[in-house]
Amino acid sequence: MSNTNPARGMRDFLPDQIRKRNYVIGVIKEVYEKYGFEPLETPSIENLSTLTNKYGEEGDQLMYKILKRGEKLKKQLRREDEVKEDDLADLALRYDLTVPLARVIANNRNELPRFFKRYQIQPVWRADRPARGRYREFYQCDVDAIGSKSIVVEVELISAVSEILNRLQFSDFEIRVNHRESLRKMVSEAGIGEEQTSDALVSLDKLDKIGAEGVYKELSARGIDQTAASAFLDSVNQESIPKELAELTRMIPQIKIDLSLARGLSYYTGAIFEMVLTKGDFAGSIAGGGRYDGLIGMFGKEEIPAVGLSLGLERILMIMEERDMFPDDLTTNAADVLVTIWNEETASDSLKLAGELRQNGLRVTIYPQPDKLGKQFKYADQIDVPFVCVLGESEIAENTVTLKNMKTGDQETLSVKEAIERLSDHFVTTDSK
RNA sequence: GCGGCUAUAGUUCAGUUGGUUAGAACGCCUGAUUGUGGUUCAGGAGGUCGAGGAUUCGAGUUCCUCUAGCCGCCCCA
Repeated sequence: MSNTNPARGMRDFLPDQIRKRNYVIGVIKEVYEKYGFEPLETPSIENLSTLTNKYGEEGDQLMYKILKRGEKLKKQLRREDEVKEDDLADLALRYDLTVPLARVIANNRNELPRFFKRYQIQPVWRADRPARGRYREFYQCDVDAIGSKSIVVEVELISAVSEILNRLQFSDFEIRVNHRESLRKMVSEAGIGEEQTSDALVSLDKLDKIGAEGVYKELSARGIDQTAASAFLDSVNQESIPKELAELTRMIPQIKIDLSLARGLSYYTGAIFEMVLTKGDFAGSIAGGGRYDGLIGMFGKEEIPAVGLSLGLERILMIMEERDMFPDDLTTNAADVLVTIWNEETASDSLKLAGELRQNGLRVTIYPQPDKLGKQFKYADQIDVPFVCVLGESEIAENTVTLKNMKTGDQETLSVKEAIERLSDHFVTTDSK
């Protein structure tokens, strides 16, 4: 038998998983829209040149590149000099949603409002090694506000995400903020060279994971001398609030300043933030973002300020699964009622009944072929349908249906009208409120 | 990219120092029940033992290579 697994790091989503994903995505959309963000979608594939050199070296390596096609590919393969990876590819799968957004902004400057607030929930791809809660294809839920330097934007984004997390019943999250400017000062004041800035920040970011000693060791391993390393580490503990963060702290008092917060992406220029869960064993962040005033300018002449934030949907889902946080009434079955089929001749009666029930607002599935009733009941049980309408010869003759409650096992032969009323009482009134 | 563990039925797993026809549970199918599922009983189907090679009279079992999965590291959401 051939291998039937999806490609490595990719997943199939079965109906139950989709329901959970849709529930979370629904909450996210609802809150974002409540804050006045507009939906945006961009293509899965971008020109390779759009994506390269935006994420740092690591990012370029983790990008899925798409081979050139036809004559263009053959031409490269025929070349006698050394052919580089990027000569063979001209397209790539998007690596995040921020760079495509920057491209859209630069490309539609005239059509878009002066301040553009958008949300975007789409998959992105990274050729990374899969791990717990980490995949090669995964969804990002981004909100970004383009065009303003005001701190109001940061505040709005942080409140929106807080509201989402609250609505999803997360009670133990903490908002950590830092500022690229503060980090830059810490690095230079410690006497760490500019070329080692990113090394220093990557190590520092792990402070809460590996502790001060761990960071110190890593800094040394990366060739940063003792005095610089300890000065750098000490600067994390400074008491005073850096002036870059003073206003944000005043507006959202519950945020925690964390001078060890660095974040990997190189395009951030101002405030950076991260939402982390404080209980449980999961150490990673479930949302993160920051201000990137330079990125959009890379696509056009104008520098356009921007702040963005991304929710880690996969992590949120994973934790909600582990903590059993999905609401009980999350619909877990395909239909409210199953209509049976007695034989070939009565199939049209069953179809008609199903249609009538549907018109009355019920979710109805019809057993797809004539079969023994036992099998039809077994199937109803398997797909977790709470009611079955048996439409057999005698029911059709008397213009009735037999309605069975699968949970209690009770059943009753009723007129079609009564059956509809019975079922509507059960489902429709509560649903449409 | 580096290290460790694992790979046997649809699923979870057992399989003795290498020995005949590879087992269990659950699931699936059939029947007991020709108009009734979830319980019970009887029966049945389903395996190139991850792939390839080596050792051996003989390999699910030992060795090598590859592939995939899981757990760490690196990095990241």
